[in-house]
Amino acid sequence: MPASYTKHRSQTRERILEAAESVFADNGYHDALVDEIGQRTSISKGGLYFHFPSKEDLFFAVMDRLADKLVTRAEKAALNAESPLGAAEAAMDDVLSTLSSQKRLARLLVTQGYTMGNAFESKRAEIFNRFARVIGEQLHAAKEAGQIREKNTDLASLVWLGAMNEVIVHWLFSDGASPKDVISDLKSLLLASVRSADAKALR
Amino acid sequence: MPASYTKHRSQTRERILEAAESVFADNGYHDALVDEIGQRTSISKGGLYFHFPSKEDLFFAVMDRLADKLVTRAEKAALNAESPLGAAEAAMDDVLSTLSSQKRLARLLVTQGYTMGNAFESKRAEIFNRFARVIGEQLHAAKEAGQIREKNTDLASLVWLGAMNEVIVHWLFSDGASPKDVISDLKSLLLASVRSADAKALR
DNA sequence: AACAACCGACTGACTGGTCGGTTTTGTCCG
DNA sequence: CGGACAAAACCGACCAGTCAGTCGGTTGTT
Repeated sequence: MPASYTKHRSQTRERILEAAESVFADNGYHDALVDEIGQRTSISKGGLYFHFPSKEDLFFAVMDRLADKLVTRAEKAALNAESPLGAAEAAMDDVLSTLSSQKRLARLLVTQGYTMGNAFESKRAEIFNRFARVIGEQLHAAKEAGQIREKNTDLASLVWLGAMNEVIVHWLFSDGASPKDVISDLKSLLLASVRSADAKALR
Repeated sequence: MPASYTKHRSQTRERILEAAESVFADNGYHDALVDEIGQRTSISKGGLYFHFPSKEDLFFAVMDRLADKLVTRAEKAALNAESPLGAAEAAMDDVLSTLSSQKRLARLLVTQGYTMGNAFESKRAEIFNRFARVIGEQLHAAKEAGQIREKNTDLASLVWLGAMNEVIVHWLFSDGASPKDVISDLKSLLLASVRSADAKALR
């Protein structure tokens, strides 16, 4: 196996990954056609399958590459901070700004790759918005009642919902603790995120 | 059109929805076969298509029904609270405990229905865990440094990640504000969720 | 010669949806 | 009451489109 083989080989792999990222971002995994990746690469289907054993493997390779890029960036951003909490803040900041400017990639990374089509996303949004509204109305009332420091109650309800969602997902797929075992910790975290300094007692 | 027709009709619809929920929960949308819903209902495929125009419509009907149940429960739970903030807390509590005891439904509602198979969920978990770790390490260090009140830094990192994720998803699918426009509000929310009372300045 | 890289027509499994036909249910009238 | 009629409800074999993956063959490189 001559050296120049492997050099050219990894170039081609990269070309494929690039095109695949684009196709997956445009269509989501299910509706992305291997043939289209072929077209954009000018590599035939057979050629593609010489480099990657399956569509699924190719997809995972794309996602890993994407995550690598983002994590590396975030870690670098964290290095410049002067305190650990500042570092966490900087990492969050970096990821959010990066994704802000690349909607297609954000979609791919966060959901689209794992889902199937816009109708499904819309339904997901619709249902989650219902939940957000239930929380949001209470938070809004709490603001009126002066129980709350935070003025942006819509954002706060998104944060609460997202936190709950993530706890559940983590429990489902990374054998994290059962939600009911973290409820009390989660409560104190989320209440602290919005509560005004002087409001001590609750209920 | 006799009255008794429509009565029986909605009974059958309900039977189908019940079975469909189960099949979708077991397999996710993509791998759920219409024929299997038929089997569990003892209604033929043709019969199914008499009640629902398509597999997708059936799925959405299942999800709506599920969301209805949960939202109703949560709203009822909120009624018993004595303050708005307490109500928000109660709603969160209720949803989390309910889903805790019904893993299959939690899966269906939160992700499975919209995704395609376990390999994909695992990859999602893997990548999200990487991000959680980046944040988690900083939060842990911040705890050591006394910048933080919260001891459960693993949970806190999940909360941060979930919040970020939800903000992005909302931006993508409900034309919410761009993440970069809410970064500063988001920061103050999340920092407040963990910061110790005496740590004022940052960076 | 030997092997990597690539080609692309083809296959085969899969499965949502259809449709002509059958059974069941309720209604009307003599 | 009963039997004729219509509409609803249901049946299930079949169709038709889709695509990931294959494979025998070709080209290029060392």
